[in-house]
Amino acid sequence: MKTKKTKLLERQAQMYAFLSDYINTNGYPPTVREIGEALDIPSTSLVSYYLKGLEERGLIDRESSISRGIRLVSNPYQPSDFLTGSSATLSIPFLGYIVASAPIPVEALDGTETVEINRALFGRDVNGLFALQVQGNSMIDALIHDGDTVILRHQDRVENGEMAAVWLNSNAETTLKKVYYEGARVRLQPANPTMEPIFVPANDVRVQGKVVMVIRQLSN
Amino acid sequence: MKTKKTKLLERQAQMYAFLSDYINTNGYPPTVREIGEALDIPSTSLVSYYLKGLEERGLIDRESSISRGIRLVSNPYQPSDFLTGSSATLSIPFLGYIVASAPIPVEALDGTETVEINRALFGRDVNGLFALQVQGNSMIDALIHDGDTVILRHQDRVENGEMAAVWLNSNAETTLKKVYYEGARVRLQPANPTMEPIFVPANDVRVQGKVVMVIRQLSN
DNA sequence: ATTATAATTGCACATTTGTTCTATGTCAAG
DNA sequence: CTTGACATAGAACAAATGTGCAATTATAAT
Repeated sequence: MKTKKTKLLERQAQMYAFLSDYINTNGYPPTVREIGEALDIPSTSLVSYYLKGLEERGLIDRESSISRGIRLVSNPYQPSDFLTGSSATLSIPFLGYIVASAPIPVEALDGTETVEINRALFGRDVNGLFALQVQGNSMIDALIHDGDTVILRHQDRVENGEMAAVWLNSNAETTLKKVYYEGARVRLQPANPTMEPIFVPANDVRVQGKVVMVIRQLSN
Repeated sequence: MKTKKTKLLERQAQMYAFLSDYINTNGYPPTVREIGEALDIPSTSLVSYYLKGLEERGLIDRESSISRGIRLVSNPYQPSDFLTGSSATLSIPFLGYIVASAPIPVEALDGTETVEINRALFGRDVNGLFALQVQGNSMIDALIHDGDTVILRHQDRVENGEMAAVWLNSNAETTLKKVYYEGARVRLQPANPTMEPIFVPANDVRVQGKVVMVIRQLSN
């Protein structure tokens, strides 16, 4: 069993390395057949099999039925190197305010307001990002101050330990906490290590987005 | 003659901008058909025609017969400048780490490391800025977390109520606090409104810089 | 008005390419 | 040794996709 698993993971790692390399060299991703040829995998379906594994592990994103539709999620090589000059700046839609007493808004107030951030500050995956400004000091246990700007990625599930904006049904409030799934319950841990976690039933929390960045601007 | 040429060039520029944008968003280049749809070009051969033009002008590279085989060559026009307006990027020198137990360093470790931030995020005065990364949780009362990046402006005096990095002689430590001059003494107020201020003699504090921005990057 | 050139259309065609399905091989655990 | 999950092959198929070409229209120069 160990041999099998490691073999698979090794193959996947090899494949991921090849993907990075190919994309960096060519500027576009390879086809399944090209991957197969490079790694001596004679069957396209086996390549698909591995790709599916990589996708499940969250290392790549794919668009189905799209040729060369592979995107690296966390790319150590920074493919934007050869995209020099092309939008070094990200325009992240500003959706309004986040307050404890209401769920986060789902769409932009007027659609035009954005927050401009350097793309270099983000990873490869810049989809689903949006920005909110914190109103009030209710998120102080997340080390977040009145007026801070929080940048989130829209997703309804996060990995253990990641900071997320969660809506608590029974409390009817939005809060920013580190989320740990512990069976039927969820542990919500304040970012401030001196503060105690709270525990809520798993079906009581709705993750509204993952916190990717916090920006505090003071008087300049 | 003029009309024709500019029309063509305009279309090509438009196409180049779309290519940049698409690649940045998706991680792989578009197909000729996708380009056509995006730019309202109803015929694939016309898209090809434009692409050939872009290639001849050296703006893109293509692999023939390869789907999505478009690669951007370095862009002389910097289209992002047009798209995002004055999106010049500030390179702020990264001076190292700020810890409670030492004064902030005065010059860069190696001179090369910088933090790239959008100029738009700052006020008009962008002189004397430098960046430090916070080590440890000793600044938690300033709502600053281990690993946060703090951007400061080098100055040895601040206005009442501004947040500053101050060195306390008697305590031999650096701390981030809001500073209020109250005659012969100075009140140092934590950013966290639930916490109590401390009072020190005016000649005991040395302002090392004003805090202009705090950036917290989480897993992206 | 004429004409040459640029721009455009529409379509057919040949590949390229992702997916699926069935059959077969492998290996560790019981 | 048998079993069941994992791993692999191979081929066939449908869809995606680049290319070529003949015909048509627009534009600017003569």
